[in-house]
Order: sequence, then C-alpha cells, then structure tokens
Amino acid sequence: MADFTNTPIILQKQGMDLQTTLFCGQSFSWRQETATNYIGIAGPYGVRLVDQGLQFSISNLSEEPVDPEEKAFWTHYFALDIDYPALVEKFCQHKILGRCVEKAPGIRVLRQTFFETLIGFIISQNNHIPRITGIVNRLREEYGTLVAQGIYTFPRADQLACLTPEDLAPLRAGFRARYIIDAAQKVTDGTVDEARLRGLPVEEARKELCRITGVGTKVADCVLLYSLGHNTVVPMDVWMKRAMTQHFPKGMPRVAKGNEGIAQQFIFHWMRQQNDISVKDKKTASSATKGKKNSKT
DNA sequence: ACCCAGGCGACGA
DNA sequence: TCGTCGCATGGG
Repeated sequence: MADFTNTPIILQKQGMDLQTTLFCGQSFSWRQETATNYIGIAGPYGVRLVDQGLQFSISNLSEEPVDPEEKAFWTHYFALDIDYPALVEKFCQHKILGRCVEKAPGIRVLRQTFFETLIGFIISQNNHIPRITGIVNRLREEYGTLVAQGIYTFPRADQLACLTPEDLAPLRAGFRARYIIDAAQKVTDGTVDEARLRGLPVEEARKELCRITGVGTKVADCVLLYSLGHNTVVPMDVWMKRAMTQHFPKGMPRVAKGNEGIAQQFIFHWMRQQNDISVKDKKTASSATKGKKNSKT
C-alpha cells in the first residue's frame, strides 16, 4: 500500500553543514527558506530540507507517494557513506589545509545528477555564481517539469537537443547558449554517455567529456568530481590556481591523497571567504577616507 | 561606471 | 604546444 502520508526521510548529518554545502558553489539548485529550511531539487525529487541539529529531514514538495528509492538517492547525494569526520581530521594534519578546513569543516562534496551538473558547469564558465543560479533557474522554468510551486525538474538532454541559440536567448546565457545545445545533442545521440563514462578511468572520461564544445578541462573536472564521484579530481579555476601558487606551492598536501577534490572544496571556499573579507575591509577603508575628507571640508 | 567572473575556442607564433 | 584575445552578460 502506497504511503500517502509522506513521512519525511530522516538522515544523520554526521557533521555536515547544510548551509555551506548547498551554497559553496557546487550546486545551483537550492535556496534557503528560513534559518533551518532549504528548498531544492535533484533529479525528480523536489524537497524541503529541515536542519534538526544532529539530523535533517527531507520532505517531498509534491503530493506523490514516497518513492522507496528516495532515501538511498539522498544518502548518495549527500555522500553520507563517506566518513567525513575522519577525513577532516586527516586534512587537519597539514597546517594550511587544516586552516581551510577549520573555517567550514561541515562542507561535503555532493554527488549530483549528471546532466544538470554538466550544464550547470558549462554555464559557470567566465560567470558569477549568483548569475549561474539565475540562468539555471530560467532553464528549469522554461524547459523543465513543474513538481511543486516554483520548483521544476532540470530538462532532459533530448528536450534541449532540438533548440537553437535563438530559442535560448531569454536565458541570457550569452555565448554559452550554443555550448548548452551541443552538450544536449551529444548526450542525446550517445556521443557522451553517462553509463559509459562511469566505467572509464578518469583520464579517459575527461577526454570524452571534452568532446563537447564548451567543455574543457575545468568543466569536465567539475562533472567528474561533483557528479561522477571522482574525489581525486581538482577543478582548477581562477581561485584554485591562486590558492595553489600562494598557499600550496608544493602541490596538494600528502594528507589529501586520494581525496584531492574534497580538499579542493575546502580550499576553494576558504579562498573566496578570504576575498570577501578583504573586499569588505577595502570598502570600510575607503568609506573611512571619504569620511575624513568630508569632515575636513 | 567599471571590473571581472568556478573558461573555452580560435588563432598566430 | 604554448600565450593571447574575444566572448555576452550583469552582480557587486
């Protein structure tokens, strides 16, 4: 008998910080509703997360009966099978990496679904995170399926494969529009096949992903890390390049061996946070200067 | 108003 | 195989 009461799924957080994990630039599918509530969607599941301290609940936003596979889906999505507390402790053996981790030890590298990760990071190139989220939202609203108030699935590849860049103009994705379409076409016609990628060594999977116009090493690596579970892969964006030259001239610390991509997420977040602080300091300094000038005149 | 963003493709040396 | 440039757009 189907469960129409929609009892929430309860998962143990195991030290995860939902807020930082959902908004540290790896996913563009969540929004914060209250201090403890988040609304988002992954695959077919549009849900509300409620932070309850040591655990969190996952409630479907749709009226559909609970899918028996959903608990396993979210356990995989939040990577709750990985012993993060042990990993974090290991990372902390390295002085600088430890400093990055201590700022946000609850960050988790998610395992998101393939096509939305691919398109999300194609859109991410030469773009700001808030704007990426906006474009992804418009893509969902225009071509996805409504599952609840304001919540849409990510369109399937075959739904986008037949479009033209002109069709996508309302997204305001700029030069990335044709990249989105090429990715959709190559996924639809099997040139890039998720199941096959999953069976390939990372180097070969990366090469396959790069067959898509608009997918280079960085975007491919984001797909390998954030969707295909290759935790050794380090996407090298401007922030990480800066971090490596400034703070890790000898490369990724040995304590991150086998988990370099996860270490990357802590470093990436730390770098951006440092930047936010310095930008704020500059503003404070310049407004103080202005204040002085004004007080003199 | 201006700088630049989780890069990539095209092009020339 | 390198370095350089243009790209669409708008958030901060």
